[in-house]
Amino acid sequence: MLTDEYRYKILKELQQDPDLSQRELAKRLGISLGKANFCLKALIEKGSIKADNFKNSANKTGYLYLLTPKGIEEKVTLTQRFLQRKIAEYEALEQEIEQLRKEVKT
Amino acid sequence: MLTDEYRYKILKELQQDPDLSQRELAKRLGISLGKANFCLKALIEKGSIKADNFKNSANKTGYLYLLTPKGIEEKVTLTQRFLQRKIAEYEALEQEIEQLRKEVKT
DNA sequence: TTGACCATGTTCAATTGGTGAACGATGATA
DNA sequence: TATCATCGTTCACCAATTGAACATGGTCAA
Repeated sequence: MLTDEYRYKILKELQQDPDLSQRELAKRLGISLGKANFCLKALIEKGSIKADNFKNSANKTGYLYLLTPKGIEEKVTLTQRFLQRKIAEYEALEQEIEQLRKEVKT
Repeated sequence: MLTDEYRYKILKELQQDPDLSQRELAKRLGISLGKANFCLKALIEKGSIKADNFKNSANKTGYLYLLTPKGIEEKVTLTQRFLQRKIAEYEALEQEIEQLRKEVKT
């Protein structure tokens, strides 16, 4: 349920934007609040993210979701793995597009 | 549940191979038998495919799933739409890969 | 201080989507 | 005829997802 893809995306979003509500995170990833909460908790459970209580200037309670050293390392690994996968997808798409073009001609 | 993607793929497979069992179709699309059955029925219901009873040389009962004129037309439309979508995905992947490469460098 | 907001994280009943074992039907085969 | 294989169909079961509802705590005006 917590796939590599979401692990990667969550770590990426939070690394560049640690003060992100779960609702905003969910919206950016295109998933539900419940799922975002579940995935986030799993990452905290495994020690990739630490949730620091903090008080914002604006009307907020919330946490600061900070990547731990382990989380940073994990993100590097995931990024590389993700890159490999994306390249493979890219090449597969090239062929698929070529085949579709042939079909359109007919 | 019956997405454009599966509509396209089913029409494509059956056009080039009308004597296809639902099990074989499911295997080719990477979906379950139940789902293949559901999608196929929907396409028959909408008049894109006609199921002709036929007797095969090999040990089979089965149907011949033939594209109707409407189904052929639909497949053309779907192919073009699918192509557009794939090109968009392709371009999105280009950018995503580029961004991942930058991240890997860091 | 009090009370009325507002944004946040958390929960969980309900829905959805997908699965594949089981079933009945129908030819082929010995 | 009896057995076997394959077919389409069904549906109880499971997993994943959703988002309304709730509890908490900060802010701000009265």
